[in-house]
Amino acid sequence: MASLHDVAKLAGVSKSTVSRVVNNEYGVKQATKDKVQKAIDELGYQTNLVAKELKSQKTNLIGVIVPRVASSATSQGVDGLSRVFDNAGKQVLLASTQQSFQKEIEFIRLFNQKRVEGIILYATHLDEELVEVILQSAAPVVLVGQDGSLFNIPSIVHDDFRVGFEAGNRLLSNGCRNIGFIGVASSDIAVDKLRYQGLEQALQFKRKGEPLFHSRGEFTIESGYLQAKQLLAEHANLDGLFCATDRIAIGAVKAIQELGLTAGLDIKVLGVGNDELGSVSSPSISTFNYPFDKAGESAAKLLMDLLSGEPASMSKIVLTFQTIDRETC
Amino acid sequence: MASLHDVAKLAGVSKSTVSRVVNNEYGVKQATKDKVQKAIDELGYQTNLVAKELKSQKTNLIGVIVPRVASSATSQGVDGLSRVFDNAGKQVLLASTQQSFQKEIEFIRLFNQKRVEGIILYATHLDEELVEVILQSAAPVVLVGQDGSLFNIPSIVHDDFRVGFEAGNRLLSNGCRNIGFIGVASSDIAVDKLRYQGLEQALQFKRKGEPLFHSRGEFTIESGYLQAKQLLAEHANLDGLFCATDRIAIGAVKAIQELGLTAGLDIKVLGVGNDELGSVSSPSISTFNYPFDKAGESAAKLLMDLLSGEPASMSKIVLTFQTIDRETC
DNA sequence: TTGAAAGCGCTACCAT
DNA sequence: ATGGTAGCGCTTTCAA
Repeated sequence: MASLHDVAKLAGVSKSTVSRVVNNEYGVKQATKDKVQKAIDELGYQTNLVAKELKSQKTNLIGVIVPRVASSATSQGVDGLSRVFDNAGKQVLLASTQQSFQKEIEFIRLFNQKRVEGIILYATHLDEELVEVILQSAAPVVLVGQDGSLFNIPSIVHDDFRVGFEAGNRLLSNGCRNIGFIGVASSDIAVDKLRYQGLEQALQFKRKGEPLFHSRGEFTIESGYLQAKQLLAEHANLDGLFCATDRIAIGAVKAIQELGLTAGLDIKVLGVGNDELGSVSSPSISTFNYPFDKAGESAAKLLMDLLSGEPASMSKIVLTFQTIDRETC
Repeated sequence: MASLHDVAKLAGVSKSTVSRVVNNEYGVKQATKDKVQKAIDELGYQTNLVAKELKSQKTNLIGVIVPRVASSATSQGVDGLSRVFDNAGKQVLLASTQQSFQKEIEFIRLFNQKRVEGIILYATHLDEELVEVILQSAAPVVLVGQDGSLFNIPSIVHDDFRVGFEAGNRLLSNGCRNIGFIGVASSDIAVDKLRYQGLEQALQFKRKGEPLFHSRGEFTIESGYLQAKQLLAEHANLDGLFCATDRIAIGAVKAIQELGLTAGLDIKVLGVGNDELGSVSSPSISTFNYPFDKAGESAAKLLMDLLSGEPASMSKIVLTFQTIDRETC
C-alpha cells in the first residue's frame, strides 16, 4: 500500500510537501499541488491513519461495551450515541461481552491499550473489581444503566427507584391490595433492587404493608412466564404484579391467561421500558417509557464534555420516564 | 502515559529487553524479568497498540457498517458476528449510516484509512457508485442482505426470491385468490423486488394470474398500517396479503381489524423475518424465520476465510428459512 | 542474555 | 514555497 514516501518519490517532491497537499495546508504552489495530486491518484494513495494517530497521539476512538446488542436498551442506545459521536468525528469501537462480567474488564483494558479516548459502559452490575478497573482506566468511563456516582464514576441512569414508587402508586390506585414483584439478578441494582425498593416504599407510604414477594429471574419472556406460573400458584390472592421489564411482563401475562384470569382485570400488570413488544402484544402492557436513545445520546455528550477538559459539572444524570397506560393496568 | 522507553530507563535495561518480557519471549533471565516487571507495575505501563499496529502492519480491526443498529436484522447480526470476531481476537469498528447511502461510501473510505482488515456491510441497496467503492476497497468487503455476487462481491443473503415463492404457495393453498404485496423502496432488491418476484412466480406457476398490487412504503408498523388502509379501500376483493416484513404485516393487520375484518380468516396475512413482535402481537403473524444471527456469523466467518488468504471458494451464501405458522395464515 | 539501531508512516519544526 | 530531520512507541534483526 502506497505511502507518503512513494507519492513523494513519484511526484519528485519531499514527503513534507505531499503531507501539505494531503492536509490542504497553506503555502503550496498550484503546480506542485497538481503534480502531487496526480501521483496520489496514480498510486491510489490513502492516508494511513494509524501512523497519523501515533504521531498525533489522537485516535478519535470511543470504546463502547454492551452486554449484548440485541436488546432495545442497548440497540437504541448505540444508535443514539453513535449519532453524537459521528457528528463529532469520532469512531465507535464496539464490544459485546455476552453477559460475561470478566469480559467487561478485559475490554476496558484492551480499549485502553488501543488508546481509545473514552469508554461508554452499559453495565448490569457493579462490583469492587470493576469499579477498581474503571477508576484505573486512563480513558474516562461513562456508565449507563447503573449508578457509579458513589465511586465518582459519571453515570447515566434511569429513575429506577421512582419508577418502582410510581408503579406501586399506580397499582394501589387501581385497587390492588396484594402486590408482587418479579425482578432479575440481585446483582443488578438498577433493574432489580431499586425498582423493588421503590415499590416497597410506595406501599409503606400508603400503609399497605409489604410486597407479597420479590421473585428473581432473567430478562426474557420465557423466564417471566415460568416465574409467574409458579408465583400465581403460591399466591392465590395476588391482584397486582410489577415486573422489572416489559418482556417479563409479557411472559407473566401469558401465565395469567393460562389460568383463565384476565390481566388488567383480575390481576393488574405493569412493566418497565416501553419495549415495542408490549405495545403490540395482547393485552398490551401498561408500562413506563424509558428513553433509551436519549440515554445513549446523553452518555455520549457527557463523555465529550469530559474529553474537552471541562471539569465534570455533574456526577450523574437521572433520566425521567413517562407513564404509558395500556390494557394491563 | 508511560512507554517502553520509560520502563527501560527505570529498570535499567534496553527497550528491546522490555519488549521481550512484555511479549513473553524466550531468552530473558528471570532476574531481569522481575526487574522489568517491577518497573512496569510501578509505572502502570500499558502497551500502546497503535504503535504496535503501525510497526506490525496489523490492526485486528474489522469495520461493520449498518443502516441502523436498532433493528432485529442488524442487532442480532452484530451480536452474531462480534462473537466470531471476538474469538478470533478481532475488534469491531461499528458505524451506523442512519440510512444515508452517502455515508456508506464515506465509512468504507474511512475504514480503509484506519486500515481495517475487512468490512462487513449491511446494505439496503446497491448502486454503481457503491459497487465501485467496494471493488476499490483494499479491505475485502462482505455484503449482508443484498446480493453483490454479480459484481464479484462475496455476499450473505437470505433466500428472498424463494420466500416470495413460498409465500405465494402458502397463500394460494390457504384458499386466497386475490393476493397483494406491500414492499419497501424499489432500490431494495432483496426486500422489495425479489420477494415480489417470487410471489409473482408462484402465482404464474399455478396459473393464478398476477398479484393485485405491488405497493411500497417503509420498514415500519405505521407505514404498513397506512398503506394497507388505502389498499383495502381500493381492493375490496383482497383475500391474501404478503408483506415484505413482519412489522409491515403488523400494521396491515391493524388496518384489517379496523375494517371489522379478521386477519387470518377474511384476509390471510404473511410477513417475513420472524420478528419477535409478530409472535406476541394479536393475532400473531404467520411468517418465515430468517436467521439473522447466523447471517452475522456467516459473514464473519466468510470474511475470516478471505483474510486467511484462501482463494474464495464461494461467491455467495444463501441462507435458508423456516415456515412459521401462526394465526394470520 | 542483552543492547543498538533501523524503520513502520506520519507531522512539525527549522532551514533554505 | 519546499526540503531535511527528528520523533511518536513499538518490533526485529544483527552484534556483542
